[in-house]
Amino acid sequence: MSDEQDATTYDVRAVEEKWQPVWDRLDPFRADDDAVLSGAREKKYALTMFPYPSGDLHMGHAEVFALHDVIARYWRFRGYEVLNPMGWDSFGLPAENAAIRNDTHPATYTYANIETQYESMKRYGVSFDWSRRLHTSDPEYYRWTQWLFLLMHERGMAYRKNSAVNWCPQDQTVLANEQVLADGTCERCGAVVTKRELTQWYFRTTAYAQELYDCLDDLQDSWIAKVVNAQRNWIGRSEGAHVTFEIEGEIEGEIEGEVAEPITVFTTRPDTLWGATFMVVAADAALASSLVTDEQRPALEAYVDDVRKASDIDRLATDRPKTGVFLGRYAINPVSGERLPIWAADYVLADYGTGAIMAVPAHDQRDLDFAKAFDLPVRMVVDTGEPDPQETFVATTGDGTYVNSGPLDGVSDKAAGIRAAIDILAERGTGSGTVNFRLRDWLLSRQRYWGAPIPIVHCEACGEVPVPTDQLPVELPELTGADLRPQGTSPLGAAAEWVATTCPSCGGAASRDTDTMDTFVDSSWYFLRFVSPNLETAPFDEALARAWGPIDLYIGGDEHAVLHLLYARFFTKVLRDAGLITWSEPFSAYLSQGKVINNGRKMSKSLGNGVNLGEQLAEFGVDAVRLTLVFASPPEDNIDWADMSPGGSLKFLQRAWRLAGDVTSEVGVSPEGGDTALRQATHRTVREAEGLVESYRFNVLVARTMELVNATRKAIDSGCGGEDPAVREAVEVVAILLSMVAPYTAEEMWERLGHEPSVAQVSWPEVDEALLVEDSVTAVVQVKGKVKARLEVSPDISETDLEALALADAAVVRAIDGATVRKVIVRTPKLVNVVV
RNA sequence: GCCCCUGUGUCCCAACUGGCAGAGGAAGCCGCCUUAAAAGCGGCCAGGUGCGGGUUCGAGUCCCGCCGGGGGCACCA
Repeated sequence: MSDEQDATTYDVRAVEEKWQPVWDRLDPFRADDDAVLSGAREKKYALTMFPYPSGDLHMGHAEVFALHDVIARYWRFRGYEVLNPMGWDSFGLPAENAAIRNDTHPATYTYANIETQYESMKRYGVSFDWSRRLHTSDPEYYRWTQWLFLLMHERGMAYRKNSAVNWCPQDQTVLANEQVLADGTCERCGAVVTKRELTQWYFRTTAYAQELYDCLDDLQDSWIAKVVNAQRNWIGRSEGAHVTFEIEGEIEGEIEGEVAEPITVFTTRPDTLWGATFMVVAADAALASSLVTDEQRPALEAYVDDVRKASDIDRLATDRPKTGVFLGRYAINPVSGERLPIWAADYVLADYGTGAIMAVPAHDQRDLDFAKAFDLPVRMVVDTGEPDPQETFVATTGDGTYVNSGPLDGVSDKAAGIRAAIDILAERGTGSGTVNFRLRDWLLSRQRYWGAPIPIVHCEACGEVPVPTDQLPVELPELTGADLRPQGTSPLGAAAEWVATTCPSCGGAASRDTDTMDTFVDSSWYFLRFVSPNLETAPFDEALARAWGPIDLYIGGDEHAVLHLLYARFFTKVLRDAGLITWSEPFSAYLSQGKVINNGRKMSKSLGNGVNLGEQLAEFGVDAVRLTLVFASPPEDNIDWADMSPGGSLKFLQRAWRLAGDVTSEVGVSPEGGDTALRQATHRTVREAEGLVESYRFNVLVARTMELVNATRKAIDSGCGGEDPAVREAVEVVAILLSMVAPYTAEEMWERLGHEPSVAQVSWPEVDEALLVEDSVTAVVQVKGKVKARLEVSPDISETDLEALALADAAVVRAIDGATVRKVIVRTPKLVNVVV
């Protein structure tokens, strides 16, 4: 370490080691429940997505923690009681795969990594309240995950059904819709996802589709726009109507004379009902096989076989030719009485809407393509002025005048047409306006080991029986290595002794459910557990949840824009309806951090462009890395590490630190009477910093701090000098501002300034409003929008005075050049624009 | 195809409710300090805001249309 006397730099490593124990001793970030319960202090809840413990922390963690810490420390400075907890999302596949590879238990890998990450986080100096640490894989935690599952079950929000589900052949488990990427691959491992017919557990997310959608309006301004947009698209609200069609003739089957159930379709264009020329049902839905005539059945079965063979990748190609098969049966158009042939095809999806559509080929391109392929009639019912789709094979979807549409004929506006059609359907009892959602229920069961077991017992006599809550947790059986190898069924099934149990209801022999829960269940409520992480009687303390919640700022990655955020919102609404919490949205504000990339590319092993966090920390120190990440760009933008200069950050920190050594006035000296210009700069910076932190413009906060450092340097070297009390005031403000980004340097400065640790415990500098008032400002005088003069004027100059002053200015007179002044715009005290 | 965000000096980025385009940093160049280098200190350099219209006394900012980049949804009826 450099000699303190003439030091121009400090030893980064030594400083990091020096402050760690001091902070541990002072523990300045422990959240005080009583302070918020009693109302003694206002609360703020700062939360950052907790990590999965895979190896050590990486650049992405470093970024999000650095950003998060600015707001958390700021709130503390402002006198809030801050809840700033951290934990681990510690169930999940990587640990299981590592256990199989190394013939160990997943817990070994998991808890070892947690310790590594914990040590790294401590060193990284984030203001977490470590007394609230939790791990979702602890039985004490997943006991309550299971409890919440049972609450869902009790409320009808958890149920089992058989259907075609997403199957990852790599991970050998089912996946939720949200875990399948747009290209049909597994979100986790990248394998091409296939379909399997399985009985699985679901959470009824669709029950809250409307509310999940509507509440996005309230989040519009406090959540980052792209995430709100992504959720809107995912929920996929669309307005339209249900229309019911009678089916002609008897059903061929075991019961003689059985009449087919009418078919209901969902359509967004009930106004085009008169243009329907056929119907299509999803080929793989039960509806198709119940409707098909004996004569056509072999054709349907052959077709369905073909469809099943087609991979998801093929299905995703939207320009694929239309295929299908006639079912031999007809539906009756409820408004025209027309007979419509019913077809089965794979372009209609079994699990959207009702799995059946009315086809209006003239005004829907997909239907038109199908009509063309099978030579079905096309009838235009909306004259949009475009060429007839029957000739062009281009469907027209715009506004127009209705034709061939009975009572709608002559109506010339789409909205009116839709309203009228819905009225007609409602009157006849054959349809009604409705809203349909794209959102599906959340498939939550997984055929893997390292997750929370589903607390259900299957009994021959009693069926699905919930495990009584006093028997929770249902702990995982001890399985290791090869026992965990995925084989398409749950590894838990192999633990015969564990599976065999007695029925809680009848006491007879029964077996445990062998699936575990999706790890997104664990993370859907962890923010609630943090309010009372050690509570043994409930998942969380209701009074504390009311006091601390909801989260005031949540920061995380875009990859969870739909998945985790949607699930957590769903849980919150269910818990509210169950009376356990009082708020409806868990995250009042949401900010997503960009990615840290390198040389324009995502960091990856295969590209060989990874930047190792540990190496960066070793080379530049924690503070410089944090500063670099915060200063780089607005939080939500990507950071290209190749464009960054951690060395420059370190240089700045040393520069700031050096200021502290140049302060020669005594601790506690009054800044009154100190250099006014520097004092004004200091107080302006503080005021501006408040707005910048509160609007999450942390990069600008750093820039302003740099300016203050520059101004102070100048004051010391060529201004008022280091003994001026204004210099002390400025440097103390620098230390406080800097402590939100570079806590070690700030602490070191604070000590050098003669203070007791810790700078984290002081309060925010009070702004002297009088110092914000400027004695004179520069008013710009424009003639025809071009700057012609600058005037030094009093900030409270009147409009007439300023105008007079401006018009009297020689340069302005010259610019006007005798022309007629048509108008003078005066914006006191900064601008005058003379229009000639 | 539909929806959302975004485009400012060589690079990363500032610019409050429309009001002097430039704060901060990086890179580069030039000095001072030094036996020298590093560090430090001081200074210099640069674009008219993707393109085209419009509104306005005045547009980086608002509106319309393109182009580029990023993201979400997608045979979703």
